[in-house]
Amino acid sequence: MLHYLANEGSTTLVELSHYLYVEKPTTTRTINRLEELGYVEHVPSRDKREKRMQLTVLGQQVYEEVRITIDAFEKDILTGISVEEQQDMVRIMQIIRANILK
Amino acid sequence: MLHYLANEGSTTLVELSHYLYVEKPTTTRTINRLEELGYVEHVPSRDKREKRMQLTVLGQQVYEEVRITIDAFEKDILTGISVEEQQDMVRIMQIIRANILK
DNA sequence: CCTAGATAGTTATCTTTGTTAACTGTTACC
DNA sequence: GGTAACAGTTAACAAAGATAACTATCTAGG
Repeated sequence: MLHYLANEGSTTLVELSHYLYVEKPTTTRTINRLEELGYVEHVPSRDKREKRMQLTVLGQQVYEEVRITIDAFEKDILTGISVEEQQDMVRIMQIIRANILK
Repeated sequence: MLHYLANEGSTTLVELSHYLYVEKPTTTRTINRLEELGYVEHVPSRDKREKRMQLTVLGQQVYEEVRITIDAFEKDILTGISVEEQQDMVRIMQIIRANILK
């Protein structure tokens, strides 16, 4: 979620639910917790139905820190696996996902 | 779990926990539910601490049926992915797991 | 042989993440 | 203006994971 917000700038819950392939209550719960933690905040939106959120300054900082940690972890667990193999993995998993979603 | 029991013949909870990489309470709960469903039963064991289980006749039947369903599903979601690619996936995921467990 | 430590498994409790169903408030379209 | 659709919320449930604490049993060493 932090990643999505860092990349997209802001998002609505329904948009985030679509991206994450989960139902809206799941997104509601998690985005509310990020809000409680001070990582995300409301953004004004024309559509009063919408709850548009963006990262706070704290959220951006936490995201950068977490990214470093996760990048190191991924580098570690991918030791011995070539970049080409990693790309193959991603490509194949995308095919599997597409097949599941048919 | 059914797969393991079908292949191994019988198992103890601690053995199954190791194989599944979960803590013993998780295995206890699930094996008890399989027992309630009539899919597994006790096997006499010298070590009274142990709870050695095997598939019942019903469990074997259910396992065969489920296997057919799952094999078809896997065949479906692996459409467009060669056997070699599948083998690469398994191999790479085994490396990742080994790296995680280090 | 007895005891202490280790082992196998159980139980209670908690957490997390997912869901469905039902709901409220808002928007858009006819 | 009314209705259907949409965005989001809430309650309740389920599943699967964990930890901590416990009991019963086994094993090894003194």
